[in-house]
Amino acid sequence: MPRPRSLQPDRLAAAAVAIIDRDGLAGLTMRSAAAELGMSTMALYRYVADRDELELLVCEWVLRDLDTTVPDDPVWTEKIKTLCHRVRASLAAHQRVVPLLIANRQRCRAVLRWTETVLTVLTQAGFDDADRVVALRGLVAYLNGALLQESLGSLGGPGTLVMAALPAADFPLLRDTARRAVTVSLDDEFDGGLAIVLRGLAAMVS
Amino acid sequence: MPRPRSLQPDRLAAAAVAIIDRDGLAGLTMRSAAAELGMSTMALYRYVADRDELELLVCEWVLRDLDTTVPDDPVWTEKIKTLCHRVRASLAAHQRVVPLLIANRQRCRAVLRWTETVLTVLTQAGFDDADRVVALRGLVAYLNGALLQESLGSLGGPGTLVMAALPAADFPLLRDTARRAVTVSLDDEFDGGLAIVLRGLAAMVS
DNA sequence: GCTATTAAACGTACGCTGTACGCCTACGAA
DNA sequence: TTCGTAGGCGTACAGCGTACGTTTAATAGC
Repeated sequence: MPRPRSLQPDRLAAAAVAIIDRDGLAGLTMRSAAAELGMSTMALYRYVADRDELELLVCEWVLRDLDTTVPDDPVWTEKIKTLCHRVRASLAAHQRVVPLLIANRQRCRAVLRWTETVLTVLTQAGFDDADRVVALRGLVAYLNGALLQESLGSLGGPGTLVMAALPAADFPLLRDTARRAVTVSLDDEFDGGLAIVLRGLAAMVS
Repeated sequence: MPRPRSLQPDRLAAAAVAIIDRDGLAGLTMRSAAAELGMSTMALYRYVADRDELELLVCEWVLRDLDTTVPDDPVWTEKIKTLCHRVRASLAAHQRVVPLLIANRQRCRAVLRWTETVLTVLTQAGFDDADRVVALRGLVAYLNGALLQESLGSLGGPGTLVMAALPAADFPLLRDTARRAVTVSLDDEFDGGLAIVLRGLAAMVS
């Protein structure tokens, strides 16, 4: 009998993500989100309790299509690799939400489902008890770190250029490596780092 | 001939860190920092250009005693391990500044010196060209991710407890792993993950 | 001892943020 | 047609970073 809602949470999340993609994380405010939807600021509070909940909505929206079924790759390390690639692919178009995702990693349902699947693969591969804890944490630490680096602009960005311009006397290797780094593609960087972790994981179970 | 400064940047940084340790990152504001020092808010701007520069000062202060000489461990992987332990030890008492450190990783001198040393070790171990780039990025990604996880409260914190309370029907392994996780010490978790990365790195060069 | 000079320190103010609170209004059921 | 419910909106407040102008303290030169 009450007045019907004029907005579904999906549209709210999509608008917030659009702002983040366009203006960065700092550009997202309750006012800017409301303006994007053509509503008044306080109208948003009919849909979210506070800004924190809006950010959670953003996280869920970005990962809404994340496939969390067990991949059918033959080897378990490749299953893990595929799972990581799926996350990275979902975030590719919305890199700036990565910090939000890390902050909300324990509350975001999609992340929990993804983690459950990773644990399924690890368990089938023979990990259990403390080893499984360490394996999961190590993998997630790398994934978070790598995604965050990309989100903050790792290779080829202004940060790398600053390092490339460092005085050769104080930082010869860093300067050299930064110059070399701009020639490494983002995909190669991510896959190379992931391969390191996967090799280390494989050595744990054999 | 002018009026002498009543404050050295060191004291400013120390005060800011004290606030962060006590009240968290959100507790640090220009006003709270000034109050901590018994000065007026605007007086701080004689020492830093803006809040960003204050945060950089915080990063430098936290790592002011970081030893960036090449460790004398016999094996190169142990040198890397020691270098990572040194960073973690410096941050142990000030975990909440980790996000600041990651954001300022390209500008903080201590981080740059540390990275140069890591590259020295990697180079001596035989890494060069793209491999060295990938090795460094992978290691740093893990380190950042692991430190960030600890900073946000990884094991035994409320987040883990939430996961441990998840419905067994939907998240059997996640629930079980979270319950097991509280028995793994922070040191073991960090070292276990680092060992994974180091094994993967060693496989790269042999 | 006095004064002029210089930068430190401070006070005020502005636009921004998240959001508590209260009012108005559109809608569906009766 | 009327009423109850909840959606939508406007106002207001505390707190943020900081631009700008004024005041104050300490010293160099006389």
